[in-house]
Amino acid sequence: MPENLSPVEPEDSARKLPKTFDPASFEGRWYSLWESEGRFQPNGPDGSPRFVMVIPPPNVTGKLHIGHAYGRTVEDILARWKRMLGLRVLWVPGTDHAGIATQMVMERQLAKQGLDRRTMGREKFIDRVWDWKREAKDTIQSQMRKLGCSPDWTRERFTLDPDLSRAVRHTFVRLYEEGLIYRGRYVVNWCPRCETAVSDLEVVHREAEGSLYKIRYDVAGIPSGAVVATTRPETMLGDTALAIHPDDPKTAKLRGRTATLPLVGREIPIVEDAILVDREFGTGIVKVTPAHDANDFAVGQRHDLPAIVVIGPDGKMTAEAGEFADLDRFEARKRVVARLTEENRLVGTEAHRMSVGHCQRCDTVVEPYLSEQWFVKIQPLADPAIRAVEDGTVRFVPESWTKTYFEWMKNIHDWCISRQLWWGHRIPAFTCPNGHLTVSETDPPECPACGASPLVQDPDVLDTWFSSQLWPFSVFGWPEKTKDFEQFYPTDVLVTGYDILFFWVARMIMAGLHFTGVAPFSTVHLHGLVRIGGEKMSKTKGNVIDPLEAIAEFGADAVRFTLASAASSGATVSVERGRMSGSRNFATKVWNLAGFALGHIDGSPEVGDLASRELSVPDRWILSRLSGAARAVNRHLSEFRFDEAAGAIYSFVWHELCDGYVEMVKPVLAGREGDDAARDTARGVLRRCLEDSLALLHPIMPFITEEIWEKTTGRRGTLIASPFPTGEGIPVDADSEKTVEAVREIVTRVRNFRTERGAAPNAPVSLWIAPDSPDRELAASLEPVSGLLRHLARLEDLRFEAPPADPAAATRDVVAGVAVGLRVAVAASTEAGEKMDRELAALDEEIPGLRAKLNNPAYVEKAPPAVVEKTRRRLLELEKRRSDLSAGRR
RNA sequence: GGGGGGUUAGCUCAGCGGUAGAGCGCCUGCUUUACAUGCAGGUGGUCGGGGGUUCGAUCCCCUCACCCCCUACCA
Repeated sequence: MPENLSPVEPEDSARKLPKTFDPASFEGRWYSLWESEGRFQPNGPDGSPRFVMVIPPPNVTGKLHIGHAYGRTVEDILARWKRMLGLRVLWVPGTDHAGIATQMVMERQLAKQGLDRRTMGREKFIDRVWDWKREAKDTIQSQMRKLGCSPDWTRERFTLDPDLSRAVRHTFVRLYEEGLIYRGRYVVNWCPRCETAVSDLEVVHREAEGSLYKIRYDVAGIPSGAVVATTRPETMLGDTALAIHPDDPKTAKLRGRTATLPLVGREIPIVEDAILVDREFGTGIVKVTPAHDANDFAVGQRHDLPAIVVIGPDGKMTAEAGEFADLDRFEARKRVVARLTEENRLVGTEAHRMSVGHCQRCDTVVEPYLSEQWFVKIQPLADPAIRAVEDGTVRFVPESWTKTYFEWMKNIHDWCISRQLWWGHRIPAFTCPNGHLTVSETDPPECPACGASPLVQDPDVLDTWFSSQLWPFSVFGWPEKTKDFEQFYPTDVLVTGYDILFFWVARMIMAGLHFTGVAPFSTVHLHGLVRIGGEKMSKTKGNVIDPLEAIAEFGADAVRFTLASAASSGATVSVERGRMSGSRNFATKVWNLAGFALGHIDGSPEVGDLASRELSVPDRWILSRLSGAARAVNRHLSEFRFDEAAGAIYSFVWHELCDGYVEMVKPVLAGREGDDAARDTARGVLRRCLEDSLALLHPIMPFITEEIWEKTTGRRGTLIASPFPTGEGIPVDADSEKTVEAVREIVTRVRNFRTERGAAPNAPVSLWIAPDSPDRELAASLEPVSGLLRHLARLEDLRFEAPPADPAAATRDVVAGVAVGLRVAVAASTEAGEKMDRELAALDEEIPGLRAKLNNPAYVEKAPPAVVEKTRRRLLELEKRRSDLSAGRR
């Protein structure tokens, strides 16, 4: 007998589910088992259909927050789902060295111990960071394990691993040789606290109230001089020109003259520049500081102006700043303004709001700074990446990000990739004593140009994102032609937050296309950012949710379910504690359902193929609903709608299986109703529903489902590798669905009826179902399920005949197209009377509207017939209800 | 300056051309033998304001208001 058909052993006490649901008691056990059995590694033969993802490698700066947990949960749901669908799944885990971020964290740590990296030296410092990195990596790994993530840990990677570093050097050299990497002196974004250059993307702009200072410069021969406007008066010390618009009559008299720089006394030319100068702004005269403003730098290039650096890399004024030397730049601003005032050169000051750039990492105001840096010429890389999205090679989900992507890609600027940091990939550029520059994959022993040695390597490191952009292929050992690269590249889906669309996703597309010739993935799922109760998480607000704490309190499955339910297509993912407990309750519900089901199905005979058995209406109904749920879950997962998928399985399990089917078949299972065959069938259906529900739920709630699976199937740890229900092969039965829905509505009506009458929940009620109902067929279909109605509604009497006409004998109503009569041995209370009056009033409002609608020829002609028919029926029901109600109210 | 998103029940959010939904909260019942982390029922919404298109709009178009995000070299 094949294993999967063997009857369940009744005497096995391990099949009993503990009374209380305690996730902590089994989560770790299952994880270890899965991992030790290699469940996370790609299964199946080489070349079989596969599904590959790489993790967005978290920074080794600390531990994961709930936002990471969200993204990883989404990935794990996909991985587990695809695995159960029979694909050869590989999910590659790993971490990112995160140059600037990690170095900053490390420096802070050292500062607490009174240490400084400069006094330590580069090597020692880096050793310390490696220690830190190992710790952080372990923390991250253990967090992901707790969460139940199923990446292939045997393939874990780190961006500074030797082979990934080789990929970095390889690509740097290749781009350099292709002329796509160049070195030069330009004005870049500089963080004076981190003392490094940063890219445009690493600058966060914020609006701030500033001042616009108007300063008068003397101009020989022009008594009124030249008044310039600036928000940064301290930079005037580095002015090497004034600029005017060539076509501006207002400033024409300044043409060809020179001005005297106040406080400094330097004579500077007045140049004409149509690009820089906006005639409408300020005075139409602009001070030009080539060393401290990117625009001014360009003017300097155009007009061959010198660049004088007056603010140093540490944010303090340089010796060039004369009397202001060594002052902090903001202090210098005040002092310059004070001195200008003294010298009567400050013509005016006005409030001016402006956008100020801050360092993404440390929030220090970024300084435009002239320095030698390495850049990637980006346009040649961007063009193919734009095309790949245009032609659908790469698809964004949600699709709306496509436009954002194009917007940025089409206005992209060269990328400054050098960082004056220690933690990262050192730039593979070497200079010989004679000044020859060599860029090389391996450290050259001597200068290839002149043979001189020793060569000195560029002290700078690369922007972290330079290595991250290679991640989807460097993790597979590229540029070596490894087996993994052949088998698993390109990947299928990339899941990440939209906040790194430009930082990472766009650059991966560019790099992937350029270096490997193919896009690194076909689908990018950009998800929203987690917010707690509508607010951004922040430690100061104290609304941070620690994933581990949440797991300890609610269980990993509940946390995962909450995150999946919170997913939406929007830009924010709102997570609340209330949701967590709701999910925990759901897990408990599943647990208790399983406990109940086990009590009935355990030891029951194998029922075999359900299709061959005589199924009751409830059986057919729940199987049909199961089929619908399975289809819905698959559809939603394929559309990355994890909220919808979670909702579909939730409402099926709770509201249909538990509240519906289980309640319907209790008498059958207990042997109070039906024969043994019916009972066995119900057991089989219950088993099928439970097991399929576990499977459907497994990608979202892996632990509890595996735990219960073992008890119901007797197979240990196999749910993870079991087929995912697709709904195919389970009969869909619209008639049974309709009948049961009607039963449920009528049952609700009976319960309401008791409440209306102020009767006890078990007060005897008589129910009439009129054969002559608006939906006669449906009414007739209720007769075979009369037992169901009696049981669920706790009826004293049920007749399939027209209810008595006398309102005192029965209250009449139409429910789901079925005309019913109700009677309870309790007189209508005043409360009930009031309620009826309210309903009557509501009917009086709705009925005329429906009549008007149907009397409108345009409506009847143009609306779809089904809609019109629905309206007609509705009107009929309401009118009937109204007449019965008013009869009841005398 | 450009671009995008949002405004739906007390809260957090789904829905998006045919009579408004979920979870949580709140109210009322309930020892209905899986589950009080439960069961049953209920309360609660001029779907931001104003126009338009349509037989019909929360959903499409225009406009206004208020939020949010991204992007940008305007001194």
